[in-house]
Amino acid sequence: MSTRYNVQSVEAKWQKIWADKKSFEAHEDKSKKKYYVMSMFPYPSGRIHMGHVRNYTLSDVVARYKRAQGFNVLHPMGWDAFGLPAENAARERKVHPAQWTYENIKNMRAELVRMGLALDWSREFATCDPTYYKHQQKLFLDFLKAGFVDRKESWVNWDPVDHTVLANEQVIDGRGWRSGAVVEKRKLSQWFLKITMYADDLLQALGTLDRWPEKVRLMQENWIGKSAGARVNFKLAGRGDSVEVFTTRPDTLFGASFLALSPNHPLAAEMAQKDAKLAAFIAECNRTGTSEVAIETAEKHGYDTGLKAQHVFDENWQLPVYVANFVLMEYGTGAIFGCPAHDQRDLDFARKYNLKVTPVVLSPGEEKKNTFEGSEAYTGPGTIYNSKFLDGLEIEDAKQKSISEIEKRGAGKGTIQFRLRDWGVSRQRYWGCPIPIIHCETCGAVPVPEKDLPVKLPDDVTFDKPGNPLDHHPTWKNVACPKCNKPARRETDTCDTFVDSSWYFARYCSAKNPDVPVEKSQADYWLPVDQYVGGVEHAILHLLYSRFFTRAMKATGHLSVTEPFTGLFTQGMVTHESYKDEEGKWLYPEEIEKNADGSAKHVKTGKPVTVGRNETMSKSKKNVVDPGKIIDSYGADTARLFMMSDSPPERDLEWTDSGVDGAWRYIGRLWRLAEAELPAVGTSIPATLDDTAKKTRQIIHRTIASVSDAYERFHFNSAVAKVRELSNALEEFVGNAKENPARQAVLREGIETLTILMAPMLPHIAEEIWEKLGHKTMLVGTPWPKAEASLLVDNTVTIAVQVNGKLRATITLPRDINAKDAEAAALADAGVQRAMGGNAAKKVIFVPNKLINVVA
RNA sequence: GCCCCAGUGGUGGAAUUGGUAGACGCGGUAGACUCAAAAUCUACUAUCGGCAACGAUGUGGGGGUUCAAGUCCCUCCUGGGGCACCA
Repeated sequence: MSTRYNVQSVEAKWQKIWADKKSFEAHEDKSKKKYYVMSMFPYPSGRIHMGHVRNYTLSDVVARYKRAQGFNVLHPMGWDAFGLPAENAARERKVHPAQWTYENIKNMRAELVRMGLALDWSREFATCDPTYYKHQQKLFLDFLKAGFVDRKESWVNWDPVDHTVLANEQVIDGRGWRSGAVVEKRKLSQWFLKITMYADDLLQALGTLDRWPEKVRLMQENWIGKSAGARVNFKLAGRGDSVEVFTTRPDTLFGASFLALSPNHPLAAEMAQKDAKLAAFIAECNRTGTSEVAIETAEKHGYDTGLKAQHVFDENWQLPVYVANFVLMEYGTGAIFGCPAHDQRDLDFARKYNLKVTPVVLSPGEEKKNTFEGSEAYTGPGTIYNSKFLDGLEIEDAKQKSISEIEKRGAGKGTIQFRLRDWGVSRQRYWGCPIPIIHCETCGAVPVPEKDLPVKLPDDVTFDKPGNPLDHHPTWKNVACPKCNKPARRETDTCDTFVDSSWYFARYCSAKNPDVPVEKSQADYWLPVDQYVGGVEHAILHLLYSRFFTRAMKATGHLSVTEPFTGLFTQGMVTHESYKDEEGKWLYPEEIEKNADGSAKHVKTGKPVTVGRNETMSKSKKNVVDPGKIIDSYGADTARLFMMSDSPPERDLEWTDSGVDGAWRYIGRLWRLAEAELPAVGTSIPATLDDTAKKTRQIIHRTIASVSDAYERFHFNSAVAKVRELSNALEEFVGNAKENPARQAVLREGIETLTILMAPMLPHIAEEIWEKLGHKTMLVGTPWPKAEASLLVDNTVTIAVQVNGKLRATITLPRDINAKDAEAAALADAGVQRAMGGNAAKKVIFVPNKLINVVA
């Protein structure tokens, strides 16, 4: 008699059993091959959202699949728990950031447990816990000792709303990534991690990351931004000093018509002391910020300093020296030479200030000339002219020749320039990892002695003033200098939260070790992470910082690996339709009701609702679906299956109610299928089978092969489709198997196989069915089935017959039939003959076991 | 502006190396069961023509390579993403 599948009790039952039996706790075991799979850990905002559900389902499917394959799997979870929202909550709701954070963690952990994830919770940690950041402080000190840390005065991006410094990576279109405020330039003393030491290595090693998306590697490559060129000194007329510029086009030096300095260049500052107008110009540039200008106007502004520079190849040739708003102090030397004929930006500038424009690259087929016409710079290939000793050379040769000439004159050298800059990690924030430094007037910046770690955040802080609460704290920052014991001051800046996430994957290996950040033997067993799963929004920042950290931790003896993640998968986002009422206000999905024609109306008022396009779920657009509610009514398996069906994981996934219904219906079908009458566990398949049973076994084993392949290649939507095909076949077979013991043995094989193949996606119902089928051991731990090779091939094959490339018939022939016999069979087919219209075959192409194409 | 990716039925999507386009799901239509509904089950469902057999068309547009193109090449269009005074 059929029983109803009770989702809620079944899911809770297995979640408890997995927890009680510690089914997913990982232990080092050198006799087994390890597999480390990890999702990007969440920020504890309070609730999980559909993006989390998709992310963790993906890594969970991989974890469960690899476990069944016999790997020793580590699949951990933790909390990226420092950050601004906790402080904002403190300001708004008068709740301490720690309390807010830990409560959120508690709630979110419960939600994750309800998803049925195969996680090793024994390794859980939060980055805001002193037991975690203690080790981060130790790493900081080790890095300092090893020369990976720098303190320098530098121009920083200042967020005037959040009152903090932002890394370049956190400035988007000239605005703070979090506040959206226009970023200002300020000069401050900051701690930097010297990621540029590894610029070239980080770039080169991208080539070894063959299981990373091409897109992410490309983005990192562009971000590191390697360019070859030269640094060239231009002597200043009437002065003893010179200006150094960086160029990638030393071949066009004879086309130079001006030099331009960044507004923040020391020489510009020097000139401004005697020139009030220049000082005003520089102030204007700093106020608007260089990137802001780019977005608003792209207008080039310059100020002629009156200085003249001698051309590096001709001391009688003088070039005007400008200060220009488009020159960045942070890149190269903060000064450029302008060659307007072959650089668009220089051309715009030259036209505006009526400077000379001399062409020096002759495009193929073009006439030589002395002045450059038009407003479009030529940047294509060609030969150099108007350039004395470079005349007649191709661009690349001219670059080499020019560089060697510059070096010969002692005026500069060939060099490699990176776009990547050092990582400023100082943040004027409370809720972050304290930087373990003490500032002493006599001894300078002194590292906190290791025995004094962790430098703990004080609990008694107030958030009633803007800026950094640590700075406002009455006593915390006052300490004795560890070297000279005189009164000194603690560093009140905390670490950028990207530091916390740059090594957490390593900490999971020794999550509870109180003494060291990572125990090397454990890290050596687990690392690198075999499969990392997360959003593409971290393609640059987090993933590049982690790659740097791994290198720095290797250099300081903490790790043996160079790359943290050998496999990376970036999943798409979860989207949903958005809805607006007549007044243009956003509505939640549950506030609307669909009409038969696809239009929508308001549930309560009945007024028409505009259905908007699919967009990423966001609170502001109200197009969010709460995972908790879905799990309440349909269960975790349904949510998980829906996440894996239909859309390939790297693409955006549209959340639809009908899709959820489809997943829910499938769970019901699986359950009903498992109620078929079956022989006892372990009943062997008879040696001889009738054709129907044989055919079913072929389908079973072909599905094993194709589903395994789909899992391996992250084609989870295809895996679902193939499993459903097997379900369809088995449902039909149930009727045929009645009162036939041989067929029932095959049916049992089919249903058991189906259960195992589906288990990574539907772990709860799979366990329940497994038990219902009579097994005394759990499905977790049951090995993945192996496809029997003999069942994968057939004695006969269906061959497509084309005439002139068009399909005209399919014929069934013995496997591995030779070309001659196949051709004869094809030509004998009535449809083929009709299509040939009485013409003789001119040519026949034969693809064994697949296709015959007759050219008539 | 530069770089990258994608475009397949009403719809989400499938299709190792060029070799039977549209698997699987959603939706739809008809039917069974039912007093009725829900649930479930069965059949059909790319488009056009045809009672049918079958034929023609068809993977964003145009062109090319090939016996054969969703897949390779050129070009254009559309959508998405990344970078952006980087010298």
